[in-house]
Order: sequence, then structure tokens, then C-alpha cells
Amino acid sequence: MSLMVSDGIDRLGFLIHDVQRLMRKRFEARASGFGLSSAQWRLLVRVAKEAGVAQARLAELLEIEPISVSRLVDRMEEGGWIERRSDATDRRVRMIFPTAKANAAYTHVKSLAGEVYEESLVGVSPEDRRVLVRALETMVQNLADGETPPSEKVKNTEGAAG
Amino acid sequence: MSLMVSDGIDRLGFLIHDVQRLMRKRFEARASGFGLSSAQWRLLVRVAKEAGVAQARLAELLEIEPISVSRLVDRMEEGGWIERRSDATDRRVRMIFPTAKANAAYTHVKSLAGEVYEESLVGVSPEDRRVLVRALETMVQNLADGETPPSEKVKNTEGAAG
DNA sequence: CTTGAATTATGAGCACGCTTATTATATATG
DNA sequence: CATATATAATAAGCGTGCTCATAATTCAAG
Repeated sequence: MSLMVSDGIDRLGFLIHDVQRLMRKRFEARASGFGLSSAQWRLLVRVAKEAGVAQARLAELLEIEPISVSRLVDRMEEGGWIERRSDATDRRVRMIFPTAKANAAYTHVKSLAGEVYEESLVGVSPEDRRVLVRALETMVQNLADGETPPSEKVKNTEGAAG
Repeated sequence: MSLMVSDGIDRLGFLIHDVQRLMRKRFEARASGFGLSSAQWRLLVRVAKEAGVAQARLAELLEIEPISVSRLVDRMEEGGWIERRSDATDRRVRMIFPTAKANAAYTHVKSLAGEVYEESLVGVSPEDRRVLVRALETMVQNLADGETPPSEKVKNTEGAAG
């Protein structure tokens, strides 16, 4: 009770970094048979849920830059995971569709991810897991708030719901 | 009580990924005045605590590959943050020392990191913070255990304490 | 239609991690 | 000493993210 501050908070960044790195590493080791990287898997999840989505929208959803989506989609198209199709009403747009191969792998790779989560949480009680997830969700919200606040354009007041 | 599994655990990887990405982003925005990236900062922390450490040892401490340390040290040497010196007793070794500039920045950047941590944890109670840190520490241990287990060399039975 | 601004996607080039291979040095063994 | 093995650092090349700049297309205004 007397320690108060710095229960290990001062290493929070290192901890988060390590967990992310190790989880990604283990997942990629498991999923390497599919030829899917962690980044490609994240993109595939979105595309599987929203077939035909535009690259620009994917960039929004994944919160990465459009050029990064371009590169990812390039590799995934080469790998036969997704397919680019033109939008009839807007020829700038490339609509992204999962291939049959991707749909077949989806469930399997999802369970692989679940296994990695479970392994990482061995020894953490159900209650502590809930606290963990809630804390992480809070952190995402806190960090996403005013992500580009003090400098350039403030955008519109689009609210937080996206 | 009836929900049991998947309180959000199925998105654990995405959550960790997002928190790590957003924290890194915010830290780098703050520390950009120093010209230190997140990766360079992590290395600097080690060097500040252990001046003269060899690159191979840094790779161990940071848990990245020696070649990655080489590249990082290249950039940091160019930036005037660290200095390579030869070891008199082993000419293979490059000993890494922080420069005066690095020592001056150390405390300041550390408090910047602390600010980012605090901002990310707004609304998380002290008790939940402790649970969070403990859970993350457990996850690191779980994930570090048998990191290359089922395939190639099984190494020795070095135990879990590493 | 023409001009100009906004949007979608991409290209060039950088940072940082990786794997695989190479060079220099140290150390163990004959 | 010569040779083999291990270790420290680096080189080459790839994946994934970034910023900045550019091309194609759409849309708004005249």
C-alpha cells in the first residue's frame, strides 16, 4: 500500500512492446504454413468481414497509411489471398475481395490466433483477463484521442464513433 | 457470469497491437525534438545503465538480432548519441558508450515516456493498473517460454528463469 | 466543357525488424 | 604451429510501416 506510484508503470512501454513483439512472433511462426504475416492477417480479417471494401477505407479501418495498404495488397494479391476489382461507378477505386483460398483459411487462422492468446494468458485469472482487456481498451481510447491535436488540421467534429 | 470466454480475448492481439502502435507514435511525436526514435530510446536506456556494453550483449538485452543492433548503433553514432570504442582485450568487440548529449537527454526523455504512460492510463484505477502490469509481465514470460520449441534445436534445459 | 480542388492509388526513399551469409578475431584441439 | 569451431560485427536483401510527391480520376464551380 505504501509503494503507490511506479508499481512497474515506468516500464509499461517496454512491457507492451515486448508482449506485442512476442505475440506477433509466435503467431507468425504458427501461421507461416499459410504464408500470412501478422499485418496481412489483420487486413484479411477486415476484408473477410467487408468484401469489396476500397483500399482507402481499409487504410482507415487498419489505421495505417494508404500507401502501406497498397504494398500489403500487392503482396496478398501475389499470394492469391485477395483480388482487386474495379469499381464501376468510380474508376479510381480498387475494390478488395477475399479469394476462396482466403475464406478457407480464415477460420483456421483465427483459431491459431486464439491459441496464441490463450497461451499468453496462462496463469491469468478470468477476472484479471477482464481487467486487462478493459484497461487496454481504455488505453487505446486515451491514446487515440486527439492524436493530431496541437498542430495541423483539426478536422470536423465527427465524433468518436467513426 | 454467463459470458465466460471471449470477453474480448479474441481481440487481444489487435488491442495489444493498437496500444503499442499508438504509444510508440505518441512518444515519437514528443521525443522528435531530440531526434530519438522509440527503438533508439530503448537502446539508449540500456547503454546509459551499462556503459561500455558490447553490441552482442545489447542484442541479448533488447532481444533483437545482432544485425539490428548494428544498424541502430550506426544511426545513433551518426546522430551523436553513442560512441563505439574498441575493446583492448578482444578486438572483435565494439564497446558502446553514451555521449554527453545522450546523458543529458536521458532524464528528460524518460519523463516524456512517463507522461505518455500516464496519459494512456487516464481512467484506469491504481488497482487495475497493478493487475494490468502483472498480466503483461505474465504474458511476456508465457510467450518467452520455449520461444523456439517444436521445431529445430531444443537447447538445454535452462529452466524458465532465463 | 474548363478549371481547380479533393480523393484514390501508387512511386521513391527511409527506419527498423528479420534471415542468411561473410569477415575478423578468439579459442580449443591436434 | 595448423586447423576447426565459436563468437562479434557487418553485408545483402526482404517485409512492413512511414513521409513526401505524383498520376489518374471524380466532383464542384464557372
